[in-house]
Amino acid sequence: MARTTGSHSDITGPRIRDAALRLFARHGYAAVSMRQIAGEVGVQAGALYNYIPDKQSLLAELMRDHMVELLEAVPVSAADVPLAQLEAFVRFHIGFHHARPDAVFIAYMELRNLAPENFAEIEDLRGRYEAILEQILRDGAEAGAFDVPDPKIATLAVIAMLTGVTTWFRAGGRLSLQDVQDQYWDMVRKSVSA
Amino acid sequence: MARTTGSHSDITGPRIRDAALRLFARHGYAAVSMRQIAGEVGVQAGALYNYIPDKQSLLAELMRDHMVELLEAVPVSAADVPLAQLEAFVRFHIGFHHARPDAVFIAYMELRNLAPENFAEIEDLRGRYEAILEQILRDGAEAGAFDVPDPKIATLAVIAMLTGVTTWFRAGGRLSLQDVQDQYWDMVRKSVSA
DNA sequence: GATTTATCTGAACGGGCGTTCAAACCCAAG
DNA sequence: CTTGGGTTTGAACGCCCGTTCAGATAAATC
Repeated sequence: MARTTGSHSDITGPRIRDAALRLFARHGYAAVSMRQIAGEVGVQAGALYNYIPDKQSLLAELMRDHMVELLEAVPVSAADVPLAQLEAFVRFHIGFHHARPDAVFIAYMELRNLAPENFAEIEDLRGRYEAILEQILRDGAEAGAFDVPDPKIATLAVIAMLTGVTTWFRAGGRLSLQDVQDQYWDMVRKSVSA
Repeated sequence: MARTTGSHSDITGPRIRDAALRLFARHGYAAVSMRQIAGEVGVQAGALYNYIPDKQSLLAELMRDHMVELLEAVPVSAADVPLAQLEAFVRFHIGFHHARPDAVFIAYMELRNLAPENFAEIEDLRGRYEAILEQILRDGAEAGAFDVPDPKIATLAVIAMLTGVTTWFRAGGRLSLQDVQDQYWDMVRKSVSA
């Protein structure tokens, strides 16, 4: 068995995913060709197929990895009161998404380019993430800490608001990430308060 | 001069825009071919070029029309107090966007597929719309009616939250448009309140 | 009924697409 | 130094792309 240690595969594989992530985010899945991705990696198009079955699977893998990472990183501390849980969620969401603008962009924009079975899988993962916030709001509402007539709507409203940050916020500008987190937390806190 | 009254052009033209709007929203600009659009209209691809210079101009026109319509319809009543202006804006935004899900989808997702000069134009229109909300928030903050440390951020937060409605709300479901407007207005009002 | 002209067809253009695959390459192992 | 297999090339496949345009079509005017 030759070429196990000095193999390029553990280098080329990640580089393909990196290039695809950046290009898909910048130009959109449908507008990016396999030859463009290969060009970024410094390889011919045919070589990509040693690492991925096809273009569709590449997109699905990028989105799945992002969603799984998101679900593994989201803080769930049932010990805290709902208000503290909500604050942690808000600050986490902004911070996590800010660190991965390309993946966020793809995860929200390329859903329509997923084959049905991949779409269902990604939607399931997204649903699980939203369920975490919804549970926090529901707990807080039952405890009387929040005034939220419909936790499902409030969940979607809060997530839409928070995710919007990635469309305009860039580090090094007028505001720090901390500033943004502070102000969004303030707005969210008030919007669900009794 | 023949073929002026019975001409097809006043029928085919709008049908091309309708078909393109629907297809671009459903599959994305890059994934839709001119032949698909022509097929929906019931015409050959070449005939499209009697009505549009090229595919890019078609996209730009759809987005421009939507933004212009939005700017013409947004209520600006300087006579009202900021709180009433804000309520009118929130209800208008949800209602207007709900009535045009395809146009909204395109206006937010296809910016990256615009040629630079078209992009600049659309961004300018969007900026004018955001400026209207920002002014309301600024006025309210100065008058002491709102507690909004940074009106620019608050503007983006509110618009992101409101626009999110179009991604999930469909008439005939559990909630009426009125219900949604009521709950969103409640959240927005609280989020900017002192 | 002849004319005019807006509208549309249908074929063609050059080019890029996703994907496949035999052959070449290169390097660790023996 | 030979071998074997992981990795890459480069050409090819059939197909679809946006756009153009000469010619056919059809309806309003004279």
